[in-house]
Amino acid sequence: MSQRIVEEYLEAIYALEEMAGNPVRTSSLAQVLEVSPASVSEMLHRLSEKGLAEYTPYGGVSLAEEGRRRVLKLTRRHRLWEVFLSRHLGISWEDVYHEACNLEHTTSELVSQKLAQFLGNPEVCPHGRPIPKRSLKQPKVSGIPLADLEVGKVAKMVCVVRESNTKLLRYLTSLGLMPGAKVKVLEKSPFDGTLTIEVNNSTRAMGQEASSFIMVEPV
Amino acid sequence: MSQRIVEEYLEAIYALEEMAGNPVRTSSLAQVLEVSPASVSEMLHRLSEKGLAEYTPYGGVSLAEEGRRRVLKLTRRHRLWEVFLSRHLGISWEDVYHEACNLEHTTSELVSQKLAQFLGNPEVCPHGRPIPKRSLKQPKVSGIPLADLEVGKVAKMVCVVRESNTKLLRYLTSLGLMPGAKVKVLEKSPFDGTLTIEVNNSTRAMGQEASSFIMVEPV
DNA sequence: TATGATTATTAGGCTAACCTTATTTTACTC
DNA sequence: GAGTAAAATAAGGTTAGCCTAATAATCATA
Repeated sequence: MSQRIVEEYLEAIYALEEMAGNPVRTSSLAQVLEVSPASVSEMLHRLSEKGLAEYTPYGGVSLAEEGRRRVLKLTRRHRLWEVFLSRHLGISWEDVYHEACNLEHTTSELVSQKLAQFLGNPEVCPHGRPIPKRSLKQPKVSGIPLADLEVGKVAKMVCVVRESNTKLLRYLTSLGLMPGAKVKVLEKSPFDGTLTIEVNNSTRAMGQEASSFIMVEPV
Repeated sequence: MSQRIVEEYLEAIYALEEMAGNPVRTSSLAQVLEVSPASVSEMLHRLSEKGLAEYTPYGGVSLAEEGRRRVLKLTRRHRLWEVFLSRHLGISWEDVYHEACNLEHTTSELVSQKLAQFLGNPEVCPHGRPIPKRSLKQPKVSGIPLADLEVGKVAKMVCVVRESNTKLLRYLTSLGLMPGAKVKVLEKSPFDGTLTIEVNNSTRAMGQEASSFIMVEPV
């Protein structure tokens, strides 16, 4: 089993588990990883054997403790690189995710630790998502989806939870909607949840889906 | 052919070609890469087909233009990372080689370019070896092996050409022999070429082999 | 609770990468 | 030009990762 592939599986399981809150179905993994469900089944057996995942046939998978640790390590590396790439190399927040995806798999513990130190142990990545501590404790994300913010309320953007979506990020950039930005919901369509929001003194529309990917903290 | 493996072959060919100055023999590659000569033969055919190497059965290999470009790109990335790891993360010059080995294969053109800029387009790595330009022009190394320095002469160390050898680097560190250091040859054994040298006001012995890996420039 | 639809799993098999040993071929040297 | 060292081929093995097709389990609901 190539390290890289295993890590991609583990990360996918983690992400889906985090989103849904319950064991991940084979079909979701197959879709995300763009392989057949049969391939996923096979790999889950192997991950399970290696003690990385807890797999009940027909019952879905979740990460075992060891698998979770692996993913948190990767996430930490990933987001540390994002901070470096963004802050020091001037690479845009739309691009850092994909660059960091490559680097995370070839980063040693030593480099990871020194990098964190160099960056001043940042707490969040450029998309506002929390960076797991060295102890691998993952800080909780405070806040609610923008989609759930009540009409008339003002909130501060915390993070985007779909930072791999370059198009979405570009859209947010064009709106000036970045972590820390103030946003007010002026109107919410009862039909499909489309929002009318105010950011940086300008009024814009935002679809329901996009608004569910943005976490905000009411002020 | 996995990218990683191809790149390791190309780098090995490059390194051996550089050392010997003529086409590289299958057996040398087999030894360096720790695989059988038969495996090397097979891979050389493939590299040749892909236009990365020029391979004449029974006649050895050398890199084709495209292969050379790939290696110079990797070398550039490798040494840029070394500079970063050493200068900004404080990782010792004994360790940066191996860390950079991992990172070089997953570094995009964008990151490479931005990194160079961030570092101020350094000309040499922490071991004193030249960093290929963005145009992939490889600067020439001036200097001669310390082993060839005449007795009584003083010279300035330019670089180590076996920077992967952690033990050698540790030894040089203990001598205070780093790029830029002044070194004087006090004596050369006519029997086996062992040197007696003076560095930092202290007198030390150095074996022939080690001294052939150190490039110096007479002052 | 039986049944059809949905979802997963197994069975069986393919390809590609990378490697091996054993045998044959080439090239060099005296 | 014969012997030897080096290198190439031939033949084959293993493993990873994936696939399709066939089977089995689960679930929702009538």
